[in-house]
Amino acid sequence: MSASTKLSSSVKAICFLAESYPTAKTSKEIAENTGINASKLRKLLSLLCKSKIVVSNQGTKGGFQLLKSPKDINLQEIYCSIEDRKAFHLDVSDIIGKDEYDYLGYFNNLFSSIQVDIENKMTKISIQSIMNYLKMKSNF
Amino acid sequence: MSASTKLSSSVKAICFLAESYPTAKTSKEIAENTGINASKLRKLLSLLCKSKIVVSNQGTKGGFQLLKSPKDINLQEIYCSIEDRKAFHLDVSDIIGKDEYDYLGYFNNLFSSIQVDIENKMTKISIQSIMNYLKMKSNF
DNA sequence: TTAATTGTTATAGTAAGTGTAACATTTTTT
DNA sequence: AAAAAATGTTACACTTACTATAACAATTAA
Repeated sequence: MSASTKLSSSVKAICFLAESYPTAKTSKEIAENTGINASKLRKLLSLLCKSKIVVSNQGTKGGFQLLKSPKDINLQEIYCSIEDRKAFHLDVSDIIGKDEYDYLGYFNNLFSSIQVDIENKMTKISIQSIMNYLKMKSNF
Repeated sequence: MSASTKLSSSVKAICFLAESYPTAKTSKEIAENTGINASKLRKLLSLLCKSKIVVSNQGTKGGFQLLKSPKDINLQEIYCSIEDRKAFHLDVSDIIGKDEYDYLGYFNNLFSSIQVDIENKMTKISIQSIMNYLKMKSNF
């Protein structure tokens, strides 16, 4: 029950953009500063464009920039932009087998309730709060 | 961020054992009644043996039986028995790259807090309550 | 028109999960 | 002691998902 590294890569990229908000940065610049492959970054950022978290400009002098203030971007919307799956998900679709019991319904109820908890937690965490935490930690 | 079918298979097997608690059943009998492969069942049930949820007896007249009442078995202990990973887990170990910020620590704090929530939810769900739910549903 | 940039597709490699079979081990029964 | 029946464990093939990267198409500004 593991998740991708897409979330942490996205957060790193967005935090980098947030440091010079609202200035635009190219995928190459972001790559050099985060260590994340530029092609991978473009794929992630294009997803974040579709949900209006960042905006992209093609061509010379193009790049990516945040469309919202760091305090108005939360983890949940980032997660939803880059992942099609729910954050907590079990493959139970095959358990509606030969028996008469509705295991599938039972587990789905449980999992969607867990999902709500996770989304609530993620919604409360903004990019700004992540940056504050990281800066505070780096002062030691 | 998906989980295995191991949990639902285990629950099905345990529910079947619970229906005739505390009588022992062979992996073949469980397989015939649940549609789950007998070899897979033995692997799962041997893990559940190690955490004292079921007990196994080899040899003729052997089989598996519940070691505890269905009301005293909860989802959380089943999950922990069969999965080595935490229920909610992100691969963020590679994000401690070239920068000075402690992203890893930040995400770990978040994820362990989510983990606590999930474990609390699972702990509250007993095999007995699952069976009650399923029986109630099958009356329609 | 050229250069620089994003957007998209393709591909190869790795890791994880799944289902099943085969065989070793243990135990009871005769 | 031998045979039968069961669990315990290992191995393997198959599929699926994830990851990283490259290559090229599309777009834009100078």
